[in-house]
Amino acid sequence: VTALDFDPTAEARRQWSAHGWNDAAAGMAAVTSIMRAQQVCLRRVNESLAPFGLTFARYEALRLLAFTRMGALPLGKMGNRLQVNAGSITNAIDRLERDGLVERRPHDDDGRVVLAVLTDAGRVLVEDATVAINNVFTSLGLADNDLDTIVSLVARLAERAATVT
Amino acid sequence: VTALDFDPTAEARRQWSAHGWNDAAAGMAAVTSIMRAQQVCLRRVNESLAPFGLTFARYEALRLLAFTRMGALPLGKMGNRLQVNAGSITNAIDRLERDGLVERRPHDDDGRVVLAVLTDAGRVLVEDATVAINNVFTSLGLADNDLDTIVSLVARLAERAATVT
DNA sequence: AAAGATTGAGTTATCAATCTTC
DNA sequence: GAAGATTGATAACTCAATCTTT
Repeated sequence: VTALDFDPTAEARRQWSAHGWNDAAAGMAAVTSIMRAQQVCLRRVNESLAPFGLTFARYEALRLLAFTRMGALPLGKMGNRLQVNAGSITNAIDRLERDGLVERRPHDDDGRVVLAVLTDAGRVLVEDATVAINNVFTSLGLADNDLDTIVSLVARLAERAATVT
Repeated sequence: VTALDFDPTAEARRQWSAHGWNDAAAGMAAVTSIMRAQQVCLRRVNESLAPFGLTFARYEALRLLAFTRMGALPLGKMGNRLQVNAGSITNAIDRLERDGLVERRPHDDDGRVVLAVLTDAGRVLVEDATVAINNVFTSLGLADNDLDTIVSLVARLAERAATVT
C-alpha cells in the first residue's frame, strides 16, 4: 500500500456530488473517511505493537483489564465494552492466556461466568505497549482541541448508527 | 453485541486521564472513537448490503468502478484508491467476477495489467445498493455541517498517521 | 427458557513469496 | 531488476450452533 497523491475524502465528496448524490454526499463522505482513517490507524498501531507480540485487538483487551480495580473482568463484559462478538473475546483471551499475559478463573458465585485476570507480566506489558502507541499519536501534531472534536462528533455518529432500527 | 449503557468515548477519555495518561488522553480517545465508530458503521452498512449479496469491501470496489468514465480500472489502481493490499483487491474481484458484476480484461498496452470492468448487472446493482446505504445514513439526523467537520478532521488525522515515519 | 462461553464455518485484511511481463 | 497480479499463511471478526449453568 503506497501513499496517495490526493486527498481521498475530498475526492470522495466531490465524486458523490458529481454523480447526483447531493443529499447523501456529506454522510457518505463522513462514513468513507472514518473507514479509511480506521484502516490507516489500525495499520500504524499494529506496527507499533508488533515488537510486543501484540495486536490492537489483544492490546485493547489487556488495557481494559488494566483499567479495572482488580485487573479482572467477565469475558461477556469485555465483549460489551469493546463492542465485539463473544467469539472474538474468547479468541483474544485464548491467545493472551497462551502468552501468559492473562489467566482464566471461574467466578465465585456464578458458574457460567469466566473471569479474565491480568497477570503481572500482562500488567507490565500493557504499560510498555501504551507508551509505544502514545509515541505514534503524540507525533501526529494535532491540537487537543481538534482531537476532542473528533471524539465528540464521531462518537455521536457511532451512537446514532448503533441505535438506528 | 448489545447496546452500551454509557458513552464509550467519554468513558475512555476519563479513564486515560484517571490513569495518569493526561498528555495522551486526547489522542488515544480519538483513535479509540474512530476504531469503535468504524466497527459500528461497518456492521450497519453490511446489514443494508446483505440483501444485495454485497459486503462493504465489494461495494466500494463496484462504486469505484462506477465512478470512472469507462467503468474500468487496473486492479493495482483500485488498491491504491481504496488503500488496501493488492491481495484484498484480487480477492474482491474474484468474488465480484463470480457473481457476474465485474469482468477481468487484459490491458491493451501493458501485459502485466489486469483491468476490472463493470458489467451491466454490476452497474445496476451498485446504484440500488447505494440507495440502501444512503437510507441508513440519511436517517442518522446529523447536520451536514458536523459531517463535513468529521471528514475534514478525520482525514487530516488519517493523512498524518499514514505519513508519520 | 435464558445467560455465558465456546466452537466451527465463512469473509476480509495483512504479509511474504512467487510468477509474468516490462 | 522492477512492476503488477496472484497465492498461501496468519489473524480477527461475525454468525449460527452447541454446551453448561442458572
